[in-house]
Amino acid sequence: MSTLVAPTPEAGSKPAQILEAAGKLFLDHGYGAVSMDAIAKTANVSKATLYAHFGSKDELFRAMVARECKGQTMAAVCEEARTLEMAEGLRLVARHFVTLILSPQALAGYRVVVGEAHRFPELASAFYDAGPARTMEQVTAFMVDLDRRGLLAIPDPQLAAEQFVGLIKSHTHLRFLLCLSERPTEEQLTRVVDGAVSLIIRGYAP
Amino acid sequence: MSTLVAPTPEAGSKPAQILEAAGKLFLDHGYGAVSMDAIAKTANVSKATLYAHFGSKDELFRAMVARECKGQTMAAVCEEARTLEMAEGLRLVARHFVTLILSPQALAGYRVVVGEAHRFPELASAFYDAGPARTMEQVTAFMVDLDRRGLLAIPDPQLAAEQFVGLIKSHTHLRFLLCLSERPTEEQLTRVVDGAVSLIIRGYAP
DNA sequence: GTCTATATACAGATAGAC
DNA sequence: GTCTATCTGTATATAGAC
Repeated sequence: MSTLVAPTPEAGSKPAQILEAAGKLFLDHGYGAVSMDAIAKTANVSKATLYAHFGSKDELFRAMVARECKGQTMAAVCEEARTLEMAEGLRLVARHFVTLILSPQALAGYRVVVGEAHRFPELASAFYDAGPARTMEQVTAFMVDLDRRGLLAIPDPQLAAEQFVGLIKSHTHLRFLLCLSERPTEEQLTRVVDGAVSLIIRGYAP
Repeated sequence: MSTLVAPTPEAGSKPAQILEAAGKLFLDHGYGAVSMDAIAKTANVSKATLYAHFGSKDELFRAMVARECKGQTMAAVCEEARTLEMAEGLRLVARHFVTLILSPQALAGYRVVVGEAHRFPELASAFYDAGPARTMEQVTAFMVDLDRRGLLAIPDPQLAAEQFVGLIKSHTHLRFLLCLSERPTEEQLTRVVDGAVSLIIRGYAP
C-alpha cells in the first residue's frame, strides 16, 4: 500500500510554492489540462527548478494529492458526538461530513482523482485510504458506540455507517461534482442532514 | 439547455466507427490521455476523415457522451415495480439501479464526465439531464405512488427518492469509481439492496 | 468522401551557465 | 539551487491528391 505521507516542505520554500501552485491548477483544471510551464509560472519558479524538486509531472501530481489529503478528518467530531444526546450527535457528524464533502477543495480533489483513477490506480487507492476509508472507520466506530449504549439496535455497524454517509451524500453530492451548483444553501444542508438523521433513527430504533 | 440528442449515424458507417472507437478510448483512458491519432487508428479511418465528420476533439467528445447516454433508463423498471408487492417493487428498483451504476460503461462515463466537469460544464449539465435527473424523476414518481397507495407515509417524495438512491450508491459506488473493485459480488449487491429497502420501509412506515 | 503527408504549436524534460 | 535556452517528441488540425 503506497502511503500518501510525503515530507511537508517548510513553508515559503520553493517546493512549498510549487506544491501550492500545482494544487491550485490541478484541482481547478484537471491533470491533463495543466502544463508544467503553467505550474512553474504560477509558482514564480523556473521549470528547471520545478524538475529539480519533482522528477516528473506524475510525481508532482502525487505529491499534490498527498498534500491536499491532510487535515480532512472526521475523528475529532466523532469523538465529540459521543458526548452528546443521540440525535444531536448524529446531526453534528452529518453536518460536519456534508460541509466537508461539499467544500470546493474536496470537490475539486474528488473530481481530479476520480477522473484519473484509470491512469493512476495506486493514487486512487492511496486517496481512498487517506480519506474516505478513514472517515468510514470513524463513523462505523460511532455506530458501534450507539449500539453499545443501547440507543439504537445496529446489527451491522459498517452497513449502517455506509448508509448514513450515503444518505448524506445522497443526490446533492453529484450535483456539486458536476458543477451544477456553486454553494450549498443553509436550507439544502438542513434538509439533507435532518432527513438522514431521522431516517437512521427510525430505521434502527431498538 | 443543450440537449444531448445527436443524430445517430447509420450502423457500419464511418461516423459510427469513429464514435465507437472514441467511446472505447475516451471511456477507458479519459479525455486528455487520448489523441485523435489513436481514435483514427482504432476506427480504421484516417485522421482527415475523422475531422471531416467531427470538427474538433471537443465536438467528438460531446457526440460520444451523447451516444453513451442513450438506453440507460429506469422508466420501464419503475413501471413494473408498481405492479408488485411493496418490498419486492423496491427491491426490483434498487437492484436495477445498482446494476446500472456499477456497470463498466456507466462507471467509465461517470469518471470521464466528472473529471472534465470543469472544462465542459455544459456537457456535465447535459449528462445530468439525460441520466441522473431522469432517474430521479422516475424514482420520485414511484415514491409518490407508494404514498398514494398508503403503503408508506412520504411527506417529501423527492427527498425520499434521493435518500433511496443515496442508500443504494452508498459507499460501494465510490469504491468502484476509484477502481478499487472490479465486479460486484452477488453478496455485495444483496447486502446493499436489502439494507436500503428495509431502511426505507422502516423509516417511512405509516 | 477518403486518403497521405505536412504545418504548426506546445508539451515534458534537460544542458549548461551562474 | 536556480536560472535561460533548448532538445525532442507528439498533439491538434489542415492542404492537396485521388
